[in-house]
Amino acid sequence: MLKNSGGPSSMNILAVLQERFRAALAPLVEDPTDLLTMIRPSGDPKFGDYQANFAMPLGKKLGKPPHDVAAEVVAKLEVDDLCDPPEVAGPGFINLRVKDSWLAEAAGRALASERLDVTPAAQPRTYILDYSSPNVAKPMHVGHIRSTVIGDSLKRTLKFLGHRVIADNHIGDWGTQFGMIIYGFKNFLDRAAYQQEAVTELGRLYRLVNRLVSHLEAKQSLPALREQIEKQRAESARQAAAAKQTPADKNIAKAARRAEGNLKELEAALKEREAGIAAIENDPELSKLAAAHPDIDKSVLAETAKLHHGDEENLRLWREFLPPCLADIQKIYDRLGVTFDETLGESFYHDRLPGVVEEMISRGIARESDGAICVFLAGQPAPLVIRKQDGAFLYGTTDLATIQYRMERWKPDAILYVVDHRQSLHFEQLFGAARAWGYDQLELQHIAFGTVLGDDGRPFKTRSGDTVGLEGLLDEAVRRALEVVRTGDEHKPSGAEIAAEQQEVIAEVVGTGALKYADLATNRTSDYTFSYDRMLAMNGNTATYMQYAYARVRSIFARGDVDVAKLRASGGAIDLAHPAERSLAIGILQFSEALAQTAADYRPNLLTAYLYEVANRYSTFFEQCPVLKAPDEKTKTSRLLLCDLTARTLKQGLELLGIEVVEKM
RNA sequence: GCGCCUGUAGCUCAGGGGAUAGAGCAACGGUUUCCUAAACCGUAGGUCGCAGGUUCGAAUCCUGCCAGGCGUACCA
Repeated sequence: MLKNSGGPSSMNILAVLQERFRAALAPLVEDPTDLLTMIRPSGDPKFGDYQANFAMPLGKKLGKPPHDVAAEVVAKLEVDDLCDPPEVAGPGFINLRVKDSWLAEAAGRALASERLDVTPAAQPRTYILDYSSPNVAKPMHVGHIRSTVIGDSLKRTLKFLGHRVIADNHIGDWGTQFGMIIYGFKNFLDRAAYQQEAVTELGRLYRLVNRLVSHLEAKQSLPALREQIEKQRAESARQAAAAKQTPADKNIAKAARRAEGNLKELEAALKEREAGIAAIENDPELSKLAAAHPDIDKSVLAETAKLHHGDEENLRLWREFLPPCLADIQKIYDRLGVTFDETLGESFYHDRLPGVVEEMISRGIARESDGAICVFLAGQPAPLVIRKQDGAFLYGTTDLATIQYRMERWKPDAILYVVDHRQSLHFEQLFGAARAWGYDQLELQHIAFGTVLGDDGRPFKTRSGDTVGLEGLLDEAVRRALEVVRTGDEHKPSGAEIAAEQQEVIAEVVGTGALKYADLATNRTSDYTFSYDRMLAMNGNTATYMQYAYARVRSIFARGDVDVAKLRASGGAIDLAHPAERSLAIGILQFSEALAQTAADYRPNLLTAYLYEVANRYSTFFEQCPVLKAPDEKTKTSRLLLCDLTARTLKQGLELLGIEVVEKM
């Protein structure tokens, strides 16, 4: 946060305060930087707007009563222009209340600024953002939207703060799934369907082959699983007997419970696997196919290997399949308003892989183990495998080659991977290997996020157990948004005012916005429970509420026939006499702080929380402070200016989340 | 077994060393001759999983335990 602090003219109140305190603390400590992080917005309005909490630890360090230390610092502190006289409270809290006149002036500056006077980063960095990364020909699902939406928002935010950002979509266009599609194409193609809609047919082929391969693997794994169950059953019985003999020993009882649990888990897995096998075998079509392709697993690997080794026909097919698949993915990006600066898929790095492995070996970073080439890392139980026994490369190899390429081409300061938390081990290994390879000055971050759950607390699936397609998800959100827009319009005091076609345009913005916002608003490390009703609520922390607040502002301008350009140029002053006006203004002026925090922690939910706060304060202002019917012209102008600032802050903030606004809803 | 994540109000979630732990939904009560009432204001609701420890101060940091999820060398 401190590294982004602006100059004295900055709108970032916190940064200004930190500078003032830095000067006041200089005679007392060598480096006050740590203490300055202890200045923060007050938790309770009665303690003012900001509070400095460093006097307690500092008093301890200096061996003086904290209250005296606080008083000493306050005596040296020069904030007369900025704050009311600071107060020392409790054990040594320094409470600061920003002067209304200062707030009004700062608001005036924000008004005159394109970018709402948000301070750009003092030291711009180069970021590579790796997000979305769908697998070609595998349908995108609800997990991909989270990566896409979080990544897109971080991209927008970092760019807005003045950083150089390269958004690179690392598409899965070279993996085993192509072996499956090629095998399917050669054996099960419905040519008519392919000609009509290539992607749909390729998707069908992928799912069919994938199912047959899984079926085969399941069947092959049954004996081992049964054996494991027998062993576990014996173990469980042994533990149970031991527990019976010494009932007082808690550890033994616990072990017995655990063994029993393991057994149940294995039995459930067996049952599930058997049911899956039965499902195929009871299906006359599928069982015939399964019987006719008994080596399908090996054949698929062979097709993949042929592709990777430059086989003419497979390469030709790959080139044929790729464009329609990419176009299909692009359709979703267009609808979401998501863009990338580069789309360099796995295939792009194909040529580099042998060189990467050779270099890792020759430099002693990787070595052979069980026929595979591995990078063993201190503190890691498992190595990162970069070449399989059969000579094939893995995604870790590609990831290393990708880091190498990115360093050569962009020399980034940081690479951020917005990927499901389940891959955290992989990234730990990858980052360790990259550091061993010499990329130790580079910030490598796994921006992990949790799973999207359904109402039942299980991963979000349809009733029939399929993963939910993105397209359908969007359609449903938009359909429900249309209902919200329609009923909202009907309930307006002056009656409905939006034409049917316009309602549909609005519903698209509201529906996609709701979906994105839901992904952004929870702390990304935790799982979140998906609910259309909650995400489209007009109340609470939702995009809809924010969009509604924006539309209410715009409605005032429309109804009052206000020319916003003229208003801004009018030279009118902002006056903060009413508490709701003041609270709104200081909220708006904290935009810069919210963005700095969002960027520092790579957490868009800090920005959503901020916008919710602003929208909330606006609603209060809206209730308590008539604008068009303000008591006098001066107040009316001031309130209109506040409305304009609010609208611009909400619009800009939502834009950084990748969410649009509408003039009416 | 080991590793990572999670556990906060009935539900969904914020807060991740600072003063009395917050919001939305659900419940209860109030506000409309007034710029969008699907709004706003208020009431009620909590041993912050449990137990220790560090600290002037712990929901927050450390240790142990309990519960759930995920992962655990040649898939991505």
